Amino acid sequence: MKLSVTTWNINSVRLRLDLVARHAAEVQPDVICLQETKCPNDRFPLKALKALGYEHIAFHGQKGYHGVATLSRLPFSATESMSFCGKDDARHLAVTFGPGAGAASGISIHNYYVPAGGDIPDPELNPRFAHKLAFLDELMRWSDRARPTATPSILVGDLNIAPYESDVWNHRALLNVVSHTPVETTRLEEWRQAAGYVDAVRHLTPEPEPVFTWWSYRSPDWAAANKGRRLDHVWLAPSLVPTLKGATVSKAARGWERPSDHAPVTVTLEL
DNA sequence: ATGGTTGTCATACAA
Repeated sequence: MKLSVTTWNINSVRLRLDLVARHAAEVQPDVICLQETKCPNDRFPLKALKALGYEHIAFHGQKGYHGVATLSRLPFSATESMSFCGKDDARHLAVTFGPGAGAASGISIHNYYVPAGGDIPDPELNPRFAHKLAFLDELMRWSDRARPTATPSILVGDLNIAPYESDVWNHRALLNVVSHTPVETTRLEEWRQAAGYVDAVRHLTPEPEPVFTWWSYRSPDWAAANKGRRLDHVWLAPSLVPTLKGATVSKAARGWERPSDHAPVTVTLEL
């Protein structure tokens, strides 16, 4: 069976319900993982999203900031959210599908929103950058504990790091810009390898082909300038890699009316 | 080197 999964930093789910609806209609993913819902749980637009065909929804939000949600056409059997660095930020949500989802032992999907890290790439001067590095260190320790897992898993989300040279519009210019500094990109690679995942987008579109998923609101002509970064990722357990049939960035969504600054990334598996 | 935009919540702050 086919399983398609979208990850999208929506930058307020209430403000952009119509964009979620449009993406759902055009791409028809089975699962949509959203980040930056910016919505407390008691204000989450559950009915409107169910009406799009996603009857099974897990959400974990807070007032004003962060927030993740996973929308699914297929039922899932368990949900879990982890907290990091002793904070109760809503930055993670996992759902587990039973064997009916295609894989014999079921599939888990982890949905992450990694801290952006502020502007100054120095943990001594910038507590938000220190928090980002500590968050990644904690993920690394968690990965070591969690392996090996019984159910194959998919990890998606806004990881707020562009790890490779062709994940940014200008590698040299961004080496000291938060999201592409070596201390971040090294940690991201170490985390991915420690957790045993394969980068799905780069598996199908290797370097040096540029791939971007985010374009700043501050760029007046974002499409022409194309000063993008690949901040949004889909990682697959090795056992799922042979099932990977496609990975697409819906760049057009960045040009829709009142867009998120992130574009949806969708992978399709044939299980 | 600097400033550029957006969302939330209601005045800065985070991204």
